[in-house]
Amino acid sequence: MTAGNTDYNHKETEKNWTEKWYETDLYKAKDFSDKPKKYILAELPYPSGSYLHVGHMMRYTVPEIRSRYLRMQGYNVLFPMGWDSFGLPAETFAIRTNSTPREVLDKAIPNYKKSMMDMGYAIDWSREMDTSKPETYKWTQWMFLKLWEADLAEVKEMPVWWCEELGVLADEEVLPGDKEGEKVSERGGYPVERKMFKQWILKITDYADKLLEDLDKTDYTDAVKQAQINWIGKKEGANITYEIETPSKTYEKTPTVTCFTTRPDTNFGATFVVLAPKHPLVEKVTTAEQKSEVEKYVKRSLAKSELERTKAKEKTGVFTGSYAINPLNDKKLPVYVADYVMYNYGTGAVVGVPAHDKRDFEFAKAHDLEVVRVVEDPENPDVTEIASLDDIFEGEGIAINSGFLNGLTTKEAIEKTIQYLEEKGFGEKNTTYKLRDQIWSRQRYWGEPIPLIYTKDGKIEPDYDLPLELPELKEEVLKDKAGFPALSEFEDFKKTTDSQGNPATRETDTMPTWAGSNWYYIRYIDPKNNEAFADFEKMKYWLPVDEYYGDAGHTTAHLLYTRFWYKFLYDQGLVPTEEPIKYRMSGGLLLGEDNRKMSKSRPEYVVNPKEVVQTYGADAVRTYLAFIGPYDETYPWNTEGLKAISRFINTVYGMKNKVVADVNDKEVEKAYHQMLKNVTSMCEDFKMNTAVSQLMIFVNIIKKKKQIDSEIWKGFLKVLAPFAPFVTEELWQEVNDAKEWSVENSIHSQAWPKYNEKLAKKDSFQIGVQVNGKVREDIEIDRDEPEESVKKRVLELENVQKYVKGKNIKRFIYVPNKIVSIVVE
RNA sequence: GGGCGAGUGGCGGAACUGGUAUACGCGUCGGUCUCAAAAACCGAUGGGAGCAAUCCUGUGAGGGUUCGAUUCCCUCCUCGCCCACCA
Repeated sequence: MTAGNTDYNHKETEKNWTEKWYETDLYKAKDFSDKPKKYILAELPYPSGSYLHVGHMMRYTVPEIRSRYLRMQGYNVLFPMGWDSFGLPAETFAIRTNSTPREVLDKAIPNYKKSMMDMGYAIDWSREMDTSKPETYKWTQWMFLKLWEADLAEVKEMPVWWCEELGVLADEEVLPGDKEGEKVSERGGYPVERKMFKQWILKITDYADKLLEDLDKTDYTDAVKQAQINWIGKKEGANITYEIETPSKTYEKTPTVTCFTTRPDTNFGATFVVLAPKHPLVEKVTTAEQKSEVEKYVKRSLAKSELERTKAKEKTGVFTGSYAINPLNDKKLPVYVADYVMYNYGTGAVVGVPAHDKRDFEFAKAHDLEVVRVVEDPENPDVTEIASLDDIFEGEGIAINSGFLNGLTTKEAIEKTIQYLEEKGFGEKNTTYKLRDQIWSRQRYWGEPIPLIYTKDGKIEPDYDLPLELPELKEEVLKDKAGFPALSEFEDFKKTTDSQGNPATRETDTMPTWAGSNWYYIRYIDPKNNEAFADFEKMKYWLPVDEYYGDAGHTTAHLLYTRFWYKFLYDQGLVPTEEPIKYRMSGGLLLGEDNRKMSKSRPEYVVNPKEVVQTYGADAVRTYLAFIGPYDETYPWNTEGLKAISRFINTVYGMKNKVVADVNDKEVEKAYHQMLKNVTSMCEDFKMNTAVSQLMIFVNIIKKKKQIDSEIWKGFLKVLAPFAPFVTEELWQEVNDAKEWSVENSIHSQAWPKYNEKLAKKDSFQIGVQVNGKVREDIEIDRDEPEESVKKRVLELENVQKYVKGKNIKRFIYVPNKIVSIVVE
């Protein structure tokens, strides 16, 4: 062993190993290995800017450490990475820099890849995948056509935020403007208005029940499952149909309104009906006298965003002049239009039962409507008057004032009402879901073109000549535009011929940003396949994903859509398993040093990832991110903490000169096996923060020693390797005196060391001695020391004597290796 | 309003199925080195009383179960995330 320099030069070392590792495909995941597989997936980033964001680093580092741990445990591990590159940000950035989205990405992606390599991420780069490349989106388009053929994609008229410059925007992309009631786009600040628009939607609602039931087939945590259940929001109840009477109007056929309710048993207490402003009946049932007021109201409420409607405190609404007839008791219920009722949920019409629903009560109070109590609260049977919101009873009780339902429990009454309604043809049992169909089109350039063709006679045909590529951007189309032109402005693209050779037009909508992210993880399995989105046998080997790590905000919607898309493919026989992802873990947030979200408005608190990697080294940054706290929690960045880890790495490096063969040190040997045991179980449980602390405890012991046994040193390096891959590779090569590096002799190809259970166990314990519940003394005991021996020694202790002397010992409790507890009178 | 989760030193956080609360790290204080400072290294460090042994007190608040509660039960408060006039 040569006594080398003990000052660690991370820059040189990291550069050297980065080149060697990635040139030799050290982290390649082999298809069809004999080893058991693990597919560890981290959400793919949207590549923007010049370097991986520090938040991404926090999101990726810990799962990556786990993937390294599993590889050393003998698994064939797939840890891939790709680019979620379609979408508005690339367009906006391109406009700002006077280039095209592709050009922007061709600069950003290599930067991102380079930064991930700087971090030493054990990524199989041969599987790199980019959602905006034609060879990838060919299959996104192909899958869309399959959905369309299965009637799961359809066109609907929908209100959307429309911006002349940017096209259709999502709710969260729209901000209030400077003027009252004005709306502007989040990017660019262009004016935005509400407009009805033809949109493609995916009918995820057809899969609602399956998505619910099959949660049992996953290992998601209860929190994740609950989030999915809530998002789907399945509710059972009844649809009740009311005939509408409009004074001064005659119809050929009496109009009816259908309302969904989860509590049909309360219908004797109905005193009004409310239509959503967008409900088609509004126009039909409004009387001449009410017309102008209703129209004004509808117009005003359509201009509001969901958010504004939600925030509204008062229950506004306008009477239409018509009445609905309650089939249960022939009562006339005035029909209102009000924006607290949403068109998208249920039937878009609500029957108001103000005595048993807080919102209905507020509406009734605001509009001076009758309140009739029809359920008795078993806990407060005396409350009959309903004076305030606090008197509203929404629970289950006994039916009163309800004709043939009187005396029944809520459950019985619900059943009897439905039975009655169905017999008489007034309504039927029904189930609704909160889950909404997914809007699947954007009127923008930078997305997957929807490969459908409109024939001359109005039919829709699929275009299987895929990929259907985006037309090239030319100077002419770009001129005088604040944003990129929508596809509809590319005349050459639009014009095509149908299957009969007749002139036809193409659909010019593109798919939303999340199209590719619905299935990207399948593509990693076989990214270069041009015959299929992935080879079935390979999918059978790798799927499902074992562990999926990502943003907490994606735990519900993204995961649900991913499952939906996959379940559809499964029903088509195209993928091998029912569920795509076994387990999901979402990461917390990394805050700035000031304990607030990192924001461009406070640049002094935004961590510059490139700088910290260069200053302190990737090993230090990695280990720091693992040490800082549990993966799913939020915590602030702390540069002092990073410096400490950097010192730790240096300390480790400096110890190499003390390494010699055959050192007999029982203390170190024991500490090593204990450390190994603890780190192993902590890596299993994904507790990388405490694993690092175990490594520190061990280093604190060996750094005091004059000599370190080379075998223990090697074992320690292997355990540290997933956290700090660079320095451990350097030290590993040196301790093994390797002449030349190879994939086989890399520390990252080594097996995880095994601990000796006997040595990992403690021989003795410091345990507390309690007298009447208070710790009075410590005593050192042997492992599993018998009670008699412990008792004898304990009672001799001076400080125990003090409290026990002259008193009657009622109980003597001894929990081996844990505690002694004495109870005296 | 609903769902989920969390409240532990000055700070990030440990604590297995109830068993010595505060591991590990930061910060702070003291020391070594230095003309000095920084860096590095060594030591101390929940709060209060005491020269000390030691005692009191302490895991958001209050109560309960227990020999023993950060952990289990009840009531309340605060914060975070997701969803939300969802009938």
